[in-house]
Amino acid sequence: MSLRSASAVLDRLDLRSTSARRAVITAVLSRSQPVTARELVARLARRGIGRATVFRTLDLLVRAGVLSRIHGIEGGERCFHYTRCAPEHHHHLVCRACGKVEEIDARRLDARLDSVARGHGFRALSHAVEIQGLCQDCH
Amino acid sequence: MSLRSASAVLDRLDLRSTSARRAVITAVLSRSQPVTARELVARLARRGIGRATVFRTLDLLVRAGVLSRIHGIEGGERCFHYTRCAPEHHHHLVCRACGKVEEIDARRLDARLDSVARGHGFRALSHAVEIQGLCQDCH
DNA sequence: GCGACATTTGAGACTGAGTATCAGGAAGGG
DNA sequence: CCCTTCCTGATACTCAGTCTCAAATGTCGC
Ligand SMILES: [Zn+2]
Ligand SMILES: [Zn+2]
Ligand SMILES: [Zn+2]
Ligand SMILES: [Zn+2]
Repeated sequence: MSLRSASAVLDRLDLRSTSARRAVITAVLSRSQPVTARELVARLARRGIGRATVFRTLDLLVRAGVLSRIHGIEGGERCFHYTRCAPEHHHHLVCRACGKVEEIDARRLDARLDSVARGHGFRALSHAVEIQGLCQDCH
Repeated sequence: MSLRSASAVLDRLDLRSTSARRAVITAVLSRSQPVTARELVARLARRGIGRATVFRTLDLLVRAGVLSRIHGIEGGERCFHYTRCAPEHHHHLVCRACGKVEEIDARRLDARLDSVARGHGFRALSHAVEIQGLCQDCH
């Protein structure tokens, strides 16, 4: 359950354990805060890791459910942020001041969303919830 | 309250009523479905209206609260869609098959979101909800 | 109507995130 | 080791959105 080491992640996903991938995974998992692709690209470029590899690896991890990709608050809504995250859910509280992100564990919210969709004749396949505001420390 | 005519919108916003602006506003307001910036740019280019003007005008309208900008389902999450929309709310049901978007009027959902945020020590400033799925016609 | 003036416009160059390509390089099974 | 397969990074590319600036246009007082 740990997935703390990069190799463990790669092992679990049946991907070759290359040094580039390990570096990307370590870089992103070592952060408790979400990181932008840009920052990762810049940081890893110094170690000779190419832009494409960073994006490819992040993509793999998002698709495998290890990371979650959320909308950052950097310069409008442009760039994505990546963070370690439970795969099935995309519910976040984002602090506008310090950028801290907390996951919401709200099954009741999920149920409510599904019922709202059903009420409109939709079959819900996925949903995303993002609440922006101020965290306790930043009030 | 109508804001049905482009000139009325411009008048209300204290902006010069130019033919380019009227065309952009008419184009976007005549749709009940959200439109991508790309499509508007393409369509209006045929009338000699430049890319920059389209973006500028959409921006003005979003900031003035006449339009709402939502994340489309076109090729990942790349491009924005614009639609006439109550400014304070961003709750949408998006059909993955036909692209239809319905607005959710869910004050109860709002209240629930606020209370979730409060439960985490956050003061909620805004929130966004997007449910993706299949609409009645596309099941 | 007309002219002065500020605002707006559109062509085109630019930015920056993300993608496609592909020859060379590394991983891993035998 | 060796061979096959998968991975990598350099590079070029795409494409949404922004910036710039000279030319065009709306507004308003006359
Ligand atoms: Zn959920
Ligand atoms: Zn904070
Ligand atoms: Zn709401
Ligand atoms: Zn549909």
